[in-house]
Amino acid sequence: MELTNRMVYICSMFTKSDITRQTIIEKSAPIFNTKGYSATSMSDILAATGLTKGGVYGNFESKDQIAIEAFEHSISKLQEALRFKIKKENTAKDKLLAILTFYKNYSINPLTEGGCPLLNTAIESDDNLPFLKIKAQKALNELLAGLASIVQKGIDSKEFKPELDPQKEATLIFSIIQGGLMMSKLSDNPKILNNLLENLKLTISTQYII
Amino acid sequence: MELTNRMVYICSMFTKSDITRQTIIEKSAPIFNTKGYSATSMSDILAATGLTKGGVYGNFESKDQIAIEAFEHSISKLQEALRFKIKKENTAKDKLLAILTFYKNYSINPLTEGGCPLLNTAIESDDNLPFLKIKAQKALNELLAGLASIVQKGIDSKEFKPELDPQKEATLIFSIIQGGLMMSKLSDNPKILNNLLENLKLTISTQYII
DNA sequence: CACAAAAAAGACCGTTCGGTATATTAATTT
DNA sequence: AAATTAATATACCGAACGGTCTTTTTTGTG
Repeated sequence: MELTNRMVYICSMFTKSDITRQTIIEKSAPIFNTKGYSATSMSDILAATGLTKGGVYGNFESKDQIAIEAFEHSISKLQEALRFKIKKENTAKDKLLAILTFYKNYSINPLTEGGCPLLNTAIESDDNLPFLKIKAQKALNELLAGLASIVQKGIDSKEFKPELDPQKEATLIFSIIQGGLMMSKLSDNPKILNNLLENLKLTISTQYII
Repeated sequence: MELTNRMVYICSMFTKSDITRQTIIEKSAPIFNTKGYSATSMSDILAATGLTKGGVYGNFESKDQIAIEAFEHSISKLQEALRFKIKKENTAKDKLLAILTFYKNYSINPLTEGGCPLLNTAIESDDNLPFLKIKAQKALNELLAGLASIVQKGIDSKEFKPELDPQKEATLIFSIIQGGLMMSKLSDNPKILNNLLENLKLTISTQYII
């Protein structure tokens, strides 16, 4: 019996359409993240995927839907990379330091071309693109919750001072990372962010620990 | 002798064209700051100013040029407002606290509609709009230098600890403000930024002071 | 191999884009 | 008041926009 493409798709639980969809998402994600939603045109996506309008609109109902799924793809990559780094460490302190190390040189070497998808999408969407804003809100909440849970874990394990407010520290750490990222990217100077990260590491090592 | 419009313009050192130019800048600045450069169309500007293409293109060579001057207008407003707050205080500590107070509720009550023009423009321009990026770079350098000079002043006057690194503290303060602004704006929750500002005030009052 | 279904290609749609060229109006000078 | 200049209005341009529709190709099935 001959081996058809369909069999391969079924074997891998993906149809051809699923694979095309995924290609569109993966190829368009860095474009949206670099140029932004408004400046990214369907023709950019056609060029990046090598598809024509039929191929794209056969799998997505609109540019908006592609942008949503491209953002979710970029964010998922970020979250998974962070989880991977966190999982490898045992103490709360080491987990936090691993997160900060993850962001080292992020302005010149981001996970997705164009920088931090949350930062980019938050700024572009907050006034005018509600369908993207709600996705960015969700991502922010999850990232902050992840940070806070590590701090809480450190408190619970008597590693960190009990008077620390996990949510407060999470927002502090994240604001410094995001603000530093913006400044480093704008200045073409990774040191701005890197110095902030080093400061943060020092703060954690000296202020958080009991 | 009759009083002509020209006389009024000359008396005030402005030609009619100068006034139209200024109107275009002032009306378009909040649009660019809210929607972004790419999502702002010339027809948006025509609608906001009540002019037609002749009136606009007779005074500006391109949309880019309007965007540049609109950004510079928004930034100048910000810088002047900050200078005004700073000037009223005498000590370095009070100057820093005044800056932080200035940003209180900024996410819901910004000086220019749409939020912080530096943050917005930095994120949109850094990969694709070099003509705006260089303006944002300049603004960032000036704002950081202003913050650093206050810290330096505090050191020089024996108000702050001499081991403080002014540039480092300036980037730290600014990253927290900008990162906090992003989070508050995205979450529609001014408290995120406000809490960060309060933390910063406490840090300055307890860690900076000799 | 024939047929059916899925997927992609490509022509086409109305609208809007930034920008230009010319006509018209308003203001100033002589 | 006539002539000149400055300023704005308006019609128009080609290109690009997001999206639709029909045709063609690819793929899977009996």
